[in-house]
Amino acid sequence: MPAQKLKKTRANSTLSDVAKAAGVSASTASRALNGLAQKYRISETTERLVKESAERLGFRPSQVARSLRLQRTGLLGIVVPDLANPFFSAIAREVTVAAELGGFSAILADSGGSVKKERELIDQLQARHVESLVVCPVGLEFDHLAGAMQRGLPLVAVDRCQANSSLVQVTSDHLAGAKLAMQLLLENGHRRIGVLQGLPGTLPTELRRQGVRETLAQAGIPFDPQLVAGDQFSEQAGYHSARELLTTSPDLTALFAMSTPNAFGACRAASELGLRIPQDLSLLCFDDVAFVEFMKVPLTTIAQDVPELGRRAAKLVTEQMQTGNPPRKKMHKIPVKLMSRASVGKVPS
Amino acid sequence: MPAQKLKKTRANSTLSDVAKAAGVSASTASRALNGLAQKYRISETTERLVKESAERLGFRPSQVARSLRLQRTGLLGIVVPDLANPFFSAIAREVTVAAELGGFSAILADSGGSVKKERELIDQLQARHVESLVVCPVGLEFDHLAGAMQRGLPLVAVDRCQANSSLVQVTSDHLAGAKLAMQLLLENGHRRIGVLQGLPGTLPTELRRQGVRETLAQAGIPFDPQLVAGDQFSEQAGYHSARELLTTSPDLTALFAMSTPNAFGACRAASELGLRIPQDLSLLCFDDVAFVEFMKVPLTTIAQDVPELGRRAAKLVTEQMQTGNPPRKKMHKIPVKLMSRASVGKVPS
DNA sequence: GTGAAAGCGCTAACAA
DNA sequence: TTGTTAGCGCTTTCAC
Repeated sequence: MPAQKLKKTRANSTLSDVAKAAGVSASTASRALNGLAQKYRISETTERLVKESAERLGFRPSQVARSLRLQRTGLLGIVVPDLANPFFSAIAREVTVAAELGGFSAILADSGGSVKKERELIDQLQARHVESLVVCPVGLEFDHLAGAMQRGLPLVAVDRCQANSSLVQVTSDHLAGAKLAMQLLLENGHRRIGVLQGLPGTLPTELRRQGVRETLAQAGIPFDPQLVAGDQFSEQAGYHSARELLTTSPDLTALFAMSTPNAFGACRAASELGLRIPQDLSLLCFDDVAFVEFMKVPLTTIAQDVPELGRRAAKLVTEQMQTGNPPRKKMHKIPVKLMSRASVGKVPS
Repeated sequence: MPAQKLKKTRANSTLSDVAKAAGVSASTASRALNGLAQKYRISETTERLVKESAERLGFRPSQVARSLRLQRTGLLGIVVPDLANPFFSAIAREVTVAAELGGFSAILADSGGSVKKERELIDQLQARHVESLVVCPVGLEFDHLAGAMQRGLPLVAVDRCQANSSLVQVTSDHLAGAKLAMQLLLENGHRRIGVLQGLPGTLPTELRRQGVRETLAQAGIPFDPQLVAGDQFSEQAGYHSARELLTTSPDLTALFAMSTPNAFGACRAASELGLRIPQDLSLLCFDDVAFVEFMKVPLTTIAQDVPELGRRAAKLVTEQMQTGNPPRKKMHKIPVKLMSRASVGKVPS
């Protein structure tokens, strides 16, 4: 611990200070302050005396000592890849609020998108004896999560899940979302559709791609892997992949972006290439943010219910803590919704 | 603590388990594991033996016990009014990352904009013996912050500060920002300028209003309090105040919004009233978000350096922990920047 | 080179 | 109705 050398926390007054001030033993003081006066038939005088002394000394029971004694920390851990990303901060918020409601405090950690950091953080959190863990994994490795779970730690993974896993997971219905998106494009007559994808190897990306393929297959349209580009959820990546697709395949009439930033990048590329949306190019993206309504061309999106992802995760860890067992149902899919706006139009005939 | 009744944390293997497995005493095991083998001249054999045993048992030293013994928790607290707000989550992120870098873990708490909740949370965090505290106060009361500081807790307040306070504070240069905004509008010939303000009584709002008044005064333009409306930083509030101002004072040619959501609300109101931006109405707002570039009319903004607010706060608490003293300089102003885009135009002549 | 013992602040069995 | 005692898991004197 690099924090080693620093100055120690100023000592507060302790329970025994209070006891001394009130002229009673530590146990009596403890009982009086914890509302056990009834149960132990402590005299009203004593109780009041103790409480007054505590008040006067500004006594705050040390949660550290309490945790050690009770073997319960009242701590819940959250790990996200990037707290500055509204998607993750919304999840973090819901979990934090739920935790506070349940009398827990939330330790929040930012893995910065690195699996290595994620491992370290999860280790640290276990050392701190968090009583449960909500993690939005970077999404490429899961053994450390499984490990923590096997040690008996209630854990739920959110968003970037793992297929066929014993982990408790909650994520949006990416498959259905991608199908919804593609169906809308097909209904509007589009046949050559480009896909701007996110981080490959993560379940959201893979499932969405599967949705694309299945919808095309059902419509009897061959899937052209040439029309898929990109490897990140960022604006930059969206821009470059869009430019690439639009120049190598000028017959494209629509673009399906896997994230809002990807779509913004696509907008930029389109405007540089002199393509108007939706007249020359339809655009549709996964994820919905408040701002898209105010865009030049309001974006049609597949909206995830982000707060619900967080709430469900919180509910699942809470239940595990209460029952002591992981839920029977492992994979929790949260429905998505098509938000139809102006960026998708009929294919130019 | 409502969390009382739940199941206790599964016990991990402890130091004495490791010691037993290695056939040494707890003290030796502790020293070997903490890299004090040199200092205590522990034999290499013993050291390796201990480390192997620890490894084999999956030993993770209990931070709880450690904290109690060392009187140091390695915990830092962060309190924000709304983690779902990108402004605060960006700050939280910077502080969290800085904390992790310094070997600390961050406990994050969401006050939901309630002073009462804020008080409770700060109490809880002190009971948990956080070693320092970064808080984005709701902004209307500060005594509990001053109190925590006087107990010797390194504390810095971010954003919603208090004038003439002994608190260590970091906030944007709201006054300069508002002046920048007003100057731009004046340069473009605007004389009747409406102001959509945020939560009254908070320093950001008050300072920005002051900036408005001073700039007008300097230009010899009378300040008309009728042209100020609003009481929140939300889209709703912006919409209603904008409608109100634009209908009661149809001679307005520009609107200065104190937040991005306020500005979005104003956009909605303007479009409903058939006012085009910037031809009929110029619009300018405080705060810059990535999205404004993609708006129908890209917004001219006063950009706060939000990450820097967080980083500076983190630096200030860290220094306080190291030196044990609050910094001499109390108020830290972070510069703002004018981002000129399309939403401000010449006044129609 | 290593161990025994004390103690961080609290709670809970047991005793009175 | 209250006090004594032990112990949560760890570090650190002090002793050998």
